[in-house]
Amino acid sequence: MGKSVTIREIAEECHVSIATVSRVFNDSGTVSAATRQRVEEAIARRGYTPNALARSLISDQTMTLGVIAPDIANPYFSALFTLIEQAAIQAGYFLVLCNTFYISSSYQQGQRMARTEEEYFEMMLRRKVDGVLVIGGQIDVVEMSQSYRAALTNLARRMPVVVIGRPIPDVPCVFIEKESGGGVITAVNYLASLGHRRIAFAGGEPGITITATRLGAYRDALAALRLPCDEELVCLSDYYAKDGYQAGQVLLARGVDFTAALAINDSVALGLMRALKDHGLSVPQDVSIISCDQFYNSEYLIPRLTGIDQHNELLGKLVIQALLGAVHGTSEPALIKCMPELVVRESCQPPRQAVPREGAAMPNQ
Amino acid sequence: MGKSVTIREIAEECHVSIATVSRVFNDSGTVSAATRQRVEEAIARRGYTPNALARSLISDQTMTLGVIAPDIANPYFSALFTLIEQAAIQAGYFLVLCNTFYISSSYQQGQRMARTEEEYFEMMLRRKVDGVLVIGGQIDVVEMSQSYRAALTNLARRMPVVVIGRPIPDVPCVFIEKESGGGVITAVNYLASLGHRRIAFAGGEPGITITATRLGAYRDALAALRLPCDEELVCLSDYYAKDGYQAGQVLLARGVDFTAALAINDSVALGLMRALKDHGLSVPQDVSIISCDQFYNSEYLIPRLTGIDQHNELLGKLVIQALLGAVHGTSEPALIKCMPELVVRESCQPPRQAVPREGAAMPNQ
DNA sequence: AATCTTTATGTAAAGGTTTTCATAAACGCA
DNA sequence: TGCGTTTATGAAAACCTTTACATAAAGATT
Repeated sequence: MGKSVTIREIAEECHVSIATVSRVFNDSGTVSAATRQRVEEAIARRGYTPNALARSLISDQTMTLGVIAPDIANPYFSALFTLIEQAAIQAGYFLVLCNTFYISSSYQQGQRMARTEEEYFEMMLRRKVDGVLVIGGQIDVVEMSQSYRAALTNLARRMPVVVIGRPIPDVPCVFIEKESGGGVITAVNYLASLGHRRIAFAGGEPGITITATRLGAYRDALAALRLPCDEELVCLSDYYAKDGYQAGQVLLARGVDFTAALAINDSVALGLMRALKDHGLSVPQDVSIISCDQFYNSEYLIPRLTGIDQHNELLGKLVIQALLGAVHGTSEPALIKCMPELVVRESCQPPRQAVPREGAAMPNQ
Repeated sequence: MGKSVTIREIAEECHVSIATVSRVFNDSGTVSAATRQRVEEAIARRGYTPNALARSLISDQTMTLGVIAPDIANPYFSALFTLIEQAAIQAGYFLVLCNTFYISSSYQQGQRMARTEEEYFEMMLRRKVDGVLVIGGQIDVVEMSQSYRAALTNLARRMPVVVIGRPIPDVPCVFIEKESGGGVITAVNYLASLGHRRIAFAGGEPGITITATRLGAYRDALAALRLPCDEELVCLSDYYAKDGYQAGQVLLARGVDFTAALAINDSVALGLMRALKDHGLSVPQDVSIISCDQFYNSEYLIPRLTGIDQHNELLGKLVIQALLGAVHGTSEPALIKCMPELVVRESCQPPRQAVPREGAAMPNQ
């Protein structure tokens, strides 16, 4: 496009030096009333607006933060992002959003849709962003690659970095960890207290910490209750509705006689419920469902979905605080944990076997 | 954070000029093998990475595009954004995402959460982004303010701008318009063909073009079919599940005897179905539902939601093409239209009155 | 009237890079 | 040996702004 108006042009037009124009625009230093007016008029007339690149070059800050996330189309991430953006904007920062599509089946299938996190780190460095937020992704891969670890360490040495995910020792970031296990244990105990004995687990990717943690907690809880924990009760895949649907089909095809199931998140729960319905089963009459990570519209689904609230609002606030703190140098590398909570709605009830009355007599359904 | 390594430091360390280092890094010009190796080692050892700000200052391009949208947490926008981001990244561009929260009840309620579009325009100008994409927002306000119009014109004169929304005459942007009316007419005709005569309309904000267009098409279609078009059949509010829920409550409280309803989008449809359920009504046995803008998981809901597909995938591709084209100077201000299509699933069936058989005999439910 | 202060403005450096132009050395060829 | 050509490298300008410092004029103080 056409070259834009520079401070020099305004200066020439007003027969003053560029320093004077700068003083007028930034209201710094002293300028006589007459000169000020002349310059202000020229600025308005020509539509002068300062070049942020030149400013950043001098001030050494870009008022920009990088956010690297697996997939913003995932409602969990988009809700979190919105929260963060609001706070960032209010603090005067802009956000550059980078999707890695790391946690998604398309990535697994080898379709390379975006850049890797390492590549994004390099770009953040070049662009001199004031700080970086990394949400999940490779950090949550159980067998994390050494090159990723090195890249993250390098980044964190050069600029403030906040990570939402599994903490890695000796990497100088602020780590924010979602404590998922506790919520899952609560959920399993709740299902057991309703009388369920065979509880399935659906969705999530093997090899990802979040899934591994939740799956581990599920097994621990079952073991503590002396309930069966067969491998055939577990079906992992990914994090979307289609994956829940597929998991449901697989579990049913296996002929597993579960009366309750944990879904890794709301989307998976949705797909799972759909698969059950297609198989002639009703929730919660035939099968009870709990989502391990509620983030959206759970209370409007039919039936209203019982789930674990990971307190994402709080998480969002912690993230912002940590990130802005790190940028301003007021927060140190640290580990912050968020505690989840079970929200009971309508998608669970005692199993038929344990309860003599018929499904037709059930309330609300 | 600590100052980063500059080209000058590498140059000094290798006893060469900065020009030589630049030549090595960018593989331009001629450099002797010995020097090249020495410099490359120093670059690797010190972890030199060029300052993109300085580069942009010279090259007059930032490889950054601005995206201004109402609310990325809305699945419609996040899906679109993901599409656009993939293409942008592949073309080497980064995206700065700005939420205005313009279309959202929180904005209406006067809570100022973000910047206005005008403010974002100014920021885009200052940051010298290579192009801007504006999705909806004030452009879709029926009574658009003059100051907004002026700001958009100013922006479009200075950099490439693509707008998804209502085209405004004499503003030099590429406008991409979603043709919503046609889909709504198809939907109404479909409901009428099933035998519905009293069809409600739920959700959307009054004063917004998308809502106005769809509402207008709804009224036109009803009029053409000589069906009733009472005001009490219409309940607007906003675009989220809570709004659909509320609209449902209002319609039911009014005692309106509708047998079918159009929801402005999937989220509203979800809330509306929940409200009906809470009132003891089933979809589709008692009320048929169609979403005017399907974007997510419609096929997993219970019942599977019939809706109008606005072909957002195609839209995304058009947007990317237009934006990159505008940035590279290969596309002119223009008007592009997308045609919608009705996708029939399970949420509609003939009304009880028109069909003698009982709800219990209905298939699939 | 001489000196000190304040006010207004300009000059120039700095920020990090790319790129054009200039220079110098090495090389090929008659 | 001398001249033209290629190869390797450096110097300096340009991009746009902010800011420290310098300068000059005007005003205040003795």
